[in-house]
Amino acid sequence: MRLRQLECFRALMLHGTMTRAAELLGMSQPGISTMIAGLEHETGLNLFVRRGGRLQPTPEAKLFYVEAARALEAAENASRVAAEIRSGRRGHLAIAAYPSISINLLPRLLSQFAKNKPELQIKIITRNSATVRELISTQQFDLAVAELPLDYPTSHMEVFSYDCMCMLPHAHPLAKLKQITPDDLDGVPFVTLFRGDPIYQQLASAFSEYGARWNVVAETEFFSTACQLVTEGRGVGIVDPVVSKPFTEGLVVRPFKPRIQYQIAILSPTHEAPSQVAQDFAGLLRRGLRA
Amino acid sequence: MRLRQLECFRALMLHGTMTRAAELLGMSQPGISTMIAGLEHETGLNLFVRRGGRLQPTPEAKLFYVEAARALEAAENASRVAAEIRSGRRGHLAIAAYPSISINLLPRLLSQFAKNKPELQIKIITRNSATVRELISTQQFDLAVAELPLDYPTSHMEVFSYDCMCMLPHAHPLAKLKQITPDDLDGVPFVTLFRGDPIYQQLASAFSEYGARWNVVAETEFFSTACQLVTEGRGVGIVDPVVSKPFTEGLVVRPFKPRIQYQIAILSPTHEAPSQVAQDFAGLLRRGLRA
DNA sequence: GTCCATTATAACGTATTCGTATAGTCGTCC
DNA sequence: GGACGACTATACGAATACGTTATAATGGAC
Repeated sequence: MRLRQLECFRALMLHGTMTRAAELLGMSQPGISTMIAGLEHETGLNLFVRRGGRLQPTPEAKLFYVEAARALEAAENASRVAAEIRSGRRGHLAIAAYPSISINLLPRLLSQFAKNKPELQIKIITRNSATVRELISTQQFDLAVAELPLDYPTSHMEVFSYDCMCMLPHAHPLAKLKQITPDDLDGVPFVTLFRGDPIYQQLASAFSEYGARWNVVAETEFFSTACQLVTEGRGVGIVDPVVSKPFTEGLVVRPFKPRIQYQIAILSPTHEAPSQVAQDFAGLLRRGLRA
Repeated sequence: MRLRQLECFRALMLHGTMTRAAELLGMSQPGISTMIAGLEHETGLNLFVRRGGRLQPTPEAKLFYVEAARALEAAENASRVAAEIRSGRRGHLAIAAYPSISINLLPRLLSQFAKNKPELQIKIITRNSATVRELISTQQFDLAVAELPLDYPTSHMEVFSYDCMCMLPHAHPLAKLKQITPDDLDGVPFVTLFRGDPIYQQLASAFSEYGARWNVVAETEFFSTACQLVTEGRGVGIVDPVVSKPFTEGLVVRPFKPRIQYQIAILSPTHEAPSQVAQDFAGLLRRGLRA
């Protein structure tokens, strides 16, 4: 039994004559005729009686029609779903991400991506980078974004490196400088990430290298929290220039020397190829992280 | 999109390798390969990634599989239903019949017919012959059985004529005769059908022709009722030899002369071809009515 | 490197599909 | 009753699809 046969059968049932059914399907009348003959032969049913040069559906045809129409609809539905999957309108996109990026950048990009994709199911889970790393390896997520370094590396990892910038309150005296060094910040109240963070380590080295006194007045877990403290005037600090950009509105941001490197990565599942949707979104995310 | 493609896809999803899927479908591995390639091309989906010489379903394949399997099942169901319809296991059989036949003969034949046809829906409606005639013309029934004559004839009517027999209680003195005539029944208490019935008319003519006195002691609507009265010893009567046979157990039945004709007919819908089931049952009914 | 299992491609015969041309059938209108 | 119109069925040919065998290509295991 072929779908084309069912299609012809349905058109014939709905329109009464082969001629009209043929027009509707954009094919010739003899095409319908042989198609129906084939269907009758294969099913062993007499679907139509030839009566007065016309076709009249038998009771069997009416019974069979119900099932035939159902099968056709299911096939057409499958076709439609295929198109939806292809265009990314259907599917799911589960993303695990570390906090700073999932506060602003990620949801912004995601909602942009999900426009005109009504059937796309989106899930964002926010965990610290180590947990994100675990989650992606359990294959439960399509994509993950984590800060580096990871305790042990994952395959399919796309790294983005940023040189951190120094952020200062608008009215800060150092705001007039084009570039900030540890010398400029000697003894200046400073907001930093926690002691365990690579950023902390790098800053400590930088200040010691320059022989400047690093006056840490606050330690935070996230850049976003640090930004808020700086905004409140508690001190100065450093941030990455992209992910944390939304939090530095109203602050002055200047290049910092020496380079304090902040690295994040897009992680993909290892054992399974990522879905097309995930790849597409990864592309958008990549552009967003490069900007 | 063709069913064969979906079939190959399903087999491949279920069995992992093309080689095994091919075995399962009784075809060659290259056949599966080209089939899948065609499906991927037509749907525009990358369904499998070639990884280490093996195939691995993509997330898209998993999404699509749900719909593909559903469509396949619907098609297979349609196929199965077609087989059921063909063999008469599925369908409906609505029969309108006059009382005498619907008391015993019809349900007996029907239940015999419906054995090993679990999905066949049966409906019997009992009305007098005139109403039965109306009902069949409204196309709501697949078959009807009515007594003749009908006020106006229907097309597709298959007539069965019977010569009525004389029935007598077992101990009746006339039981020793091989054949009964009105002369034998001169003045004998007689149970007959109602005055309007053709049987009544024929009997009246017969007795008058033979110059015998017709001693009617009871008039009934149905042969079955008449039979019961005779069994009770109220008198003698006549019945048809086939439809009413079940009611004459324990009675003596003898040929009656002159011929009293009883006619019934199987009626088919006029405007629509009868279903195969109806035709099949009509065959069984025909044999039952000839016996 | 060799063997084994797997998938992909090529070449080819057959079946299916669909078009055009044409014949057959029935009802209707004059 | 004959011509016409509307419809279906059949014949045949070209394009496509299907599925085969033979064979290449790939990657993992030893």
